[in-house]
Amino acid sequence: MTGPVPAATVARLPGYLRALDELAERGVETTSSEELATMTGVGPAQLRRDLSWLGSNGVRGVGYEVLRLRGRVAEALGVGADQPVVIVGIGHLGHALAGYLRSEGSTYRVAALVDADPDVVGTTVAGLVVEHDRHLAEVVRREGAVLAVLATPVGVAQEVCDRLVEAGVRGILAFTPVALRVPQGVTVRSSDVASELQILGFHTRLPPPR
Amino acid sequence: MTGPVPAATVARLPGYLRALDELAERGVETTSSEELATMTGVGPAQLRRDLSWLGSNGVRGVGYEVLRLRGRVAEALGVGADQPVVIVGIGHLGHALAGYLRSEGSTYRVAALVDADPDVVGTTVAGLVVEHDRHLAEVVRREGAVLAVLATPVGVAQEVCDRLVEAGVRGILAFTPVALRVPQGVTVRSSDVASELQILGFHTRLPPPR
DNA sequence: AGTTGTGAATCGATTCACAGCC
DNA sequence: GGCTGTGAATCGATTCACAACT
Repeated sequence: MTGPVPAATVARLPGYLRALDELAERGVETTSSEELATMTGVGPAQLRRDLSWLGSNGVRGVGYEVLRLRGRVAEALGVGADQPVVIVGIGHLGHALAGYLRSEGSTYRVAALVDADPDVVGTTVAGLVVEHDRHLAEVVRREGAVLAVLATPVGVAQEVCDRLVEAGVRGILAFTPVALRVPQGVTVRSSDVASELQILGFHTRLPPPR
Repeated sequence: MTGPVPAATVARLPGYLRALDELAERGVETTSSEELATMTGVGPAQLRRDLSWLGSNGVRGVGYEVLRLRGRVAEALGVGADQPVVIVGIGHLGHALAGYLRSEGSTYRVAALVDADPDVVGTTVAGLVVEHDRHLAEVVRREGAVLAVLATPVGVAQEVCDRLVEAGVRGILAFTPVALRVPQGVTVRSSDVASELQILGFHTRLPPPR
């Protein structure tokens, strides 16, 4: 039932949203837990349990109405609400992310790009002029940024993180291998390529156990 | 005890490895579950339970010897074993990842870069000449690539994934929002910026519940 | 005295299986 | 007849708390 949605469920919602978008695009009006489950690679029971946290969205004996369900999932994720994003650290990675998040189809509004390197500040990246790190707090407040993408070198990550939080950011996506400390009420997700490869490396250490 | 290491534990090992590297660099010879736990943001009990899956690595009443423990964790993750990586899709993101994984300090050997765009094929990126997608299988076999990074457009991700697996890749890190289907024995981890922002968006939908 | 390693307890997430509804 | 929503059962992961050991 509707209530505190489990973290594991939240992590799967974006996958459901994408599957629903694809169905909508194909003009499909009604779907089933079976179909959605195979599209997203989870079990049908899990899918039904996940959706039930968002309330009752289907019709017994019939299935789910694609557009209605899409709306519920999007609403839960805050997709459509305006949540401006600031990207800090415009190296190769920050550059790539800026381009990706400003390409057509992206539902996020990248409000500003920030970097500390004087050679980068003032250049135009993905249609935005890079601003100086010195003005970070000011930029966050000016744009009302709620989310931030952190793509700085590891050494300054915690410090930048602190300033983002201080300026009012409530969610941070960090591309660093270090655990960032944040106060209650702020959410951090970290994703680091090297760490991910190490996790894969664990499974590929040995020849297939078949 | 030593045995089938839980997936949740494996996902934390890279963090422990990094913390141990930092201690080693600072010349610290001995540490405790308390210290490692605060460095990595987990609880001391969890840290001890995690490490116990790799065997008995500490000394009661004393703590853990940094270098010895580092060795055990690195070994478990296959760090140090030569696991060549192929990067497929040399757009902005693939370019950034190639640079990152070939920078000093990286323990991974990027063996080849592959793309389908004739304007990109033949160019030099991060010191490597980009090869044509047509030769993907050949490149994987030639280099003995065990791991692959998938940074192609969504539309071709599953197809490229199939060919990577067919050619012998055993672990795939995919930067796409779709669930990739792979046979038993192959591991996939997916990380997509838009999905991550949506997950953060869930938590920031509402004003702080303080 | 101090810290690990681990049984036992707890908490959370997944799966089963079916009652409830169209 | 068919598919959802959900109690009950299962499985897995975290935390507690202490015995084992230096």
